[in-house]
Amino acid sequence: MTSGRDYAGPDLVIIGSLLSDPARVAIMMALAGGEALRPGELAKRAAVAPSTASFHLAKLMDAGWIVHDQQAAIRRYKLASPEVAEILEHLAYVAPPAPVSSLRGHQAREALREARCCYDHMAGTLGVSLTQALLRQDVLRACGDHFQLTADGGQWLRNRAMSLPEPGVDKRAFARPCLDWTERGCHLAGRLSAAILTHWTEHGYVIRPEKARSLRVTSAGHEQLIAWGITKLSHEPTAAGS
Amino acid sequence: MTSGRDYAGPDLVIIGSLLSDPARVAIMMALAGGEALRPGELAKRAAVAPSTASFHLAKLMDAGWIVHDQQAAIRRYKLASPEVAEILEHLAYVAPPAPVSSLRGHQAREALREARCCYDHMAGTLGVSLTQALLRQDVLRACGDHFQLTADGGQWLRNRAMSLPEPGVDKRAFARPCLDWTERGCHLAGRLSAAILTHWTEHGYVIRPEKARSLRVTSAGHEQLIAWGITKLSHEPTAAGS
DNA sequence: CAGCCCCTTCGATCCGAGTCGAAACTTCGT
DNA sequence: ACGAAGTTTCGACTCGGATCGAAGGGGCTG
Repeated sequence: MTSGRDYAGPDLVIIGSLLSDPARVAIMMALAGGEALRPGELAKRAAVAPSTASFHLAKLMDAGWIVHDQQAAIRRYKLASPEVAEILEHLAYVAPPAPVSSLRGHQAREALREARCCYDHMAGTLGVSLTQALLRQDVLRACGDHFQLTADGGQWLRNRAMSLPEPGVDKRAFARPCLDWTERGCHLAGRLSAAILTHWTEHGYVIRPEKARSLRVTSAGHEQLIAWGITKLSHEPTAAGS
Repeated sequence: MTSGRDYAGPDLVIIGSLLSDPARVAIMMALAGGEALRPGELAKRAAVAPSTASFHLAKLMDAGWIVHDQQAAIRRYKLASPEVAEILEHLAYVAPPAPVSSLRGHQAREALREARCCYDHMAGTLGVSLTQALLRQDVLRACGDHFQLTADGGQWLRNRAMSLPEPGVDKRAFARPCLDWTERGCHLAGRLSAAILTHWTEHGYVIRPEKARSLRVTSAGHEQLIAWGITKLSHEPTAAGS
C-alpha cells in the first residue's frame, strides 16, 4: 500500500554513484595496485584537471574507499584497505570488458591478465595458478569461505624459504579466496598471500613495474614457479619483454 | 606519456551508471526475488511514473540484466539469469546498509536477514545455516570455488526425500558458494540449491509471500530444519507472524 | 465491435553532477 | 626568507540524464 520504495536491504546506489564516473573509476583502478599516489599523478591517470581530481578524491574519502597518509606533508592517497581492492576485483569480475582500441591497450590488458597486483597480493593467471597449486598439493584446504593451512602446509612453505605471517596481529584473514576476473577463478587473498608477494618481490622473483599494476616474472621467478608446482603460466620470460 | 586514461581492465562505469539511479536499483531489487513482474508493478515499487519505469527497463534490457517473456502478450520482466541475482548479492555484500527510518522498514529488513529468496534459492540466515549444515555433515565438500557432492551426500539427500537435480542439462553449476550480505557468510547457489527451495516450497516447509523477497518458515518447516541439522535460525514460527 | 486499461514512445523540462579556471593556501627547495 | 610547484577551495558553466505528461498503439473484456 505504501507506494514509496521501501526496500530494506543494502544501498547499492552509493556504490553505483561512485562508480558511475569514468574519472573516479580511473582513480580507483590506479590505486588498486596498492601503490600510494599523489593527487597530480592521479589527475594525469584520470585525464582530468587537478581540481577535478581533488573533487573526486574528496568524494572517495567521504565514502571511506581511500585514505591518505596523515603524517607525511605530501599527501599520498591509497586504498583504505585490502578489502576495497577485493571489492574492485569482485566488480571487475562481473563487468563487461572495456573496449580496447589501441595496440598499447591490448598489450596492457594481456599483461594484466597474466599477472598483476591486487593491492598487496598476486592476481591474474599467476595468482589463480598459485592458488590452484597450493590446493592441489594440499598446502591449503578450502574450509567454508576461507582457506586453512594444513598440518604439512606450514613445513611445505618453510621448505621454500617462506616465513609464515604471524596470525591475529590484526583482524585480517589469513587466507581467503578472492574472485579473479581474469580466468573466472579465484586467487588467494589475505595475509598469507601478501606475505608470498613480499617474499617473491624481495627475492626478485617478480618485479612491479612503475606506473602499472602488472607484474613481471623474472627468469629466477620462473624457476621458483616450478618449485611451487605452478605450471599454467603461458609466457616464458623472454616472451614477456616488449 | 599518453595522458589519457588507458586502463585496460573491465569497464566498471557501465555497472556504476546502471546502479547510480535509485529507481533502477529498486527495480532490480524487486526482481531479485526471482519473480517476473509487470511494468506497472515495477513502477509502483520504484515510485516512478510508468513511462519512467519503461525508460529504465529499456536500459536494463540493453545491458542484458533483465529479460521479458517473449511469448506472452503481457510482458513480464525478470532477471536475465541466476548469475545476475548473485551479482546483486555480491554488490549488496559490499554496500553500506540503507538507512531505515520506519518501523515497517525495520521489520522488512529483519525478515530479509532471516530468510529470503535469491532468484530461485534460499539466502539470509536460513541459506547460510543450510550451507554450513551441509558442509558440517559432509554432504557437500568445498572444492576450489565450488561444492562437490560427497559419496554419502547423495544418499543423505535422498533420505530426506530430495530428488537430485540431473547434472549437465544446461551450463549452470551444480553447487557453488554465493556471498551473502546478511551474515558475511556464503549461502548455497546453483542447481542443487534451487532444487532444495523447490522441494521445500512444494512440501510447505517455506512460503513465499506475495510482493516480498522474504521467506516464511512454517512449523512443518522448523521440524524439517532439525532433520537437516540446521539449528541456527533464531525465530520460532509463532514469533515470525506479524 | 467498442471501450477500457496498460504499456511504450516522444517531447520538453529540470535538476544534479562533473568540469575547469582563478585564487588562496601549504610545503619544499634554494 | 623568498620563490616555485603542487594542492585545495570556490564560483560559474555546461551537459547528460532522470522525470513526467501527452499521445499513440495493442490486447483483453464486455
